[in-house]
Amino acid sequence: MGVSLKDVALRAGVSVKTVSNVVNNYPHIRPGTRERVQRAIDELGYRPNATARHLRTGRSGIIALAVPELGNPYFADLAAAVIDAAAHHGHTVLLDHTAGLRTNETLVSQGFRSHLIDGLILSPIQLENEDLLRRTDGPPLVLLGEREYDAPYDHIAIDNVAAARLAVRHLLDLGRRRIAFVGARRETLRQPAHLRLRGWREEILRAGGTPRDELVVATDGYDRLDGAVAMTRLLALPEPPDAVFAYNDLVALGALRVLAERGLRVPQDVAVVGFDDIEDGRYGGVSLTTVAPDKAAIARLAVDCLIARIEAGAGGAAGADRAAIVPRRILPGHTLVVRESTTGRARAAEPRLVPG
Amino acid sequence: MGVSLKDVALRAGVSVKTVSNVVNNYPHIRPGTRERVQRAIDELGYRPNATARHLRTGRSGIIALAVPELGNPYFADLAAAVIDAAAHHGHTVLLDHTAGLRTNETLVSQGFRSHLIDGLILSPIQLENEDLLRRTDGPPLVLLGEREYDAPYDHIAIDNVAAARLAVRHLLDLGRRRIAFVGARRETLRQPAHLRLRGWREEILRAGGTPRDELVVATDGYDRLDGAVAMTRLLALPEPPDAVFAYNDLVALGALRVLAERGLRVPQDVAVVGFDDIEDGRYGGVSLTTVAPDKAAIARLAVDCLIARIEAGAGGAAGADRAAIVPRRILPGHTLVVRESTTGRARAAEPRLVPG
DNA sequence: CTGAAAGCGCTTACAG
DNA sequence: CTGAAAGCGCTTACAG
Repeated sequence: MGVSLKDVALRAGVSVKTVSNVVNNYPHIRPGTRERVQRAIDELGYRPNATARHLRTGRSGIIALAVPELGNPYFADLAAAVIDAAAHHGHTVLLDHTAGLRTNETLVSQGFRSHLIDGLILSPIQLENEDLLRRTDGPPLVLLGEREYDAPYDHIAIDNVAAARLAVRHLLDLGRRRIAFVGARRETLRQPAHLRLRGWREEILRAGGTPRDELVVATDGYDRLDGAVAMTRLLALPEPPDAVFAYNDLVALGALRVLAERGLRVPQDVAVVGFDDIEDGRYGGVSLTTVAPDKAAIARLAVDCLIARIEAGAGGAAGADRAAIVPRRILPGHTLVVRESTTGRARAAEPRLVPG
Repeated sequence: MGVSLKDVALRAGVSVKTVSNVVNNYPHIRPGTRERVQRAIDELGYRPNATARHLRTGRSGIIALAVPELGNPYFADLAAAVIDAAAHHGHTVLLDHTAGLRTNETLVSQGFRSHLIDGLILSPIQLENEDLLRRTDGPPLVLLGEREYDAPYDHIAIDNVAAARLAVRHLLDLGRRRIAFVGARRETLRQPAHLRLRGWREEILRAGGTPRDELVVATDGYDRLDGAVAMTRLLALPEPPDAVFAYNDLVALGALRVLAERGLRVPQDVAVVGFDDIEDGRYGGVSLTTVAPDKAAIARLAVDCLIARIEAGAGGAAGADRAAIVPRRILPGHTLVVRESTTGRARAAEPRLVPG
């Protein structure tokens, strides 16, 4: 440790500028010079110091991805996709974990660690609009997920209302009439922004039904246990639901577990649809019908947007005026993956995990 | 962006040294001075530039954790625990993803990104001993996981042989006599270091049984699909097993899925034990008996070891001679969590997910 | 095509 | 208790 440009320059008998040129692949270098420098680099085992470069250029080549829960496979998948997409741009990803807490999300968005990163992709849960408006500086920011904000930042998310309606329509088509919605987090229950809940409501109304409040169960979080608790409450109803649309797959899996414990048949007694298409959903005793967001597209679009903002900021005339930013809203696609938890059999495309 | 120590010094009418002292909480500063400086800091919204500090001190306050698969909840849990433990030492964690590939693991261990981090915790899959011996410089390194190496690095892992024997003994105690081992990765099959397989063998021999080769199924990876494929092969045997000990929970869950598809009863027809104690295992149609490593202890010990090495290196007289490092091997604890997949009922301590 | 020099924002002996 | 100055390892106008 400790071989610097200067050491290489000394050995090759050139200036540090020339070594820097070789390292950075500048076009116009005399072949002999390049060769001599390259040999010195190899002999000395020189490797550029990213920190010094960062200090000088103001660019680290690192972007951060802040997600609420790494333990949720959805975010693990998303992280993998973001890492891929960033690699295409020669960027490294720093993974951050907010636990879905407002304080952490605010901290991250305010530019905690901002000297380290060129940009931030944030998937917020509790962050409020005012937290975002209070953000005065910090690197470019791209938002992910269901929450909608009135702030000058790009936002990438599938059309959650449409996706939820797709799921509910599927249940209606199967003849279900008492469809519960499980997983509305308490503090967001009143917000108009709770898009999946809105989709549930709209689709039931469209079909001529009545969205019943007693069939909407608020939860503390979005985890399996929350789904289990909610399902238990639903089964205690005088007239339990014949279908459940869960906020996400983890919640749905918790619900499935309780149904299994009670000896209820899925989907005969209760059909279940999740959201996210995590791998776990394919491997339970009953495989899970779910809404599959196009994660690769989400990741790619988010990274592309962010990189564009970073580069615009660098070349920005008169200092990229934040107020002048026109935020982009992009809607990647989604599909409904039908499996046993609604139809009682695996779909044609994946009849069985293993043939035989 | 752009407020430096110098700006603060100018405003407060002191030297940069004094500002630096205030920022770093040096004890002996005249109260009036500190106050004046603090006010300037607040007014200007100054925040120290971590990159410059890193360049100067050689310490970034960042440690890297490189794991094979973020999608495996075991590693997600472990990552969360490491982040916690590192925070106690005022360190930030950079998460790295190797996909369990030798090239990536070598790259990471060789000090890719080494200028950014103070130390590395690596959980290798395919890394070979020679890859490790070829490591000439790079920051302190702590190894995690089942693979054992003859190289001068600390290694934190539970006693995998003992843990495997515990699992197999449980199956033997239940009267099972044809116990399969599923999940030996092909390329590691011949290695004596495949500790869980060794535990399986030893425990069967101890009980007076015969470890049968046809009951050991190699897999391509350690994922659900691998478990499903392996289980399918086992069921095609003339005499299928009456129990399965899986390399990890994901493999076990894949096996459970195939058993469910075939209409076989768990545990009556086939009992299943996994390894890792991931949350998914508690929520299937049949909850999974599993070996639970003490993840918090693993994380804490790994971080403690690493920080100790980092600080020793910094203060090391005559440059911490790598050959002089005496590697530490530490064995955190583990327990067997008995659930439905072996006993047919949830254990007393967690009878049902939700009472009622 | 290449060199000499300034400077990114810090910390840290060295003085006083 | 505080200041002036060097230097961490780079990149980048500015010359030539």
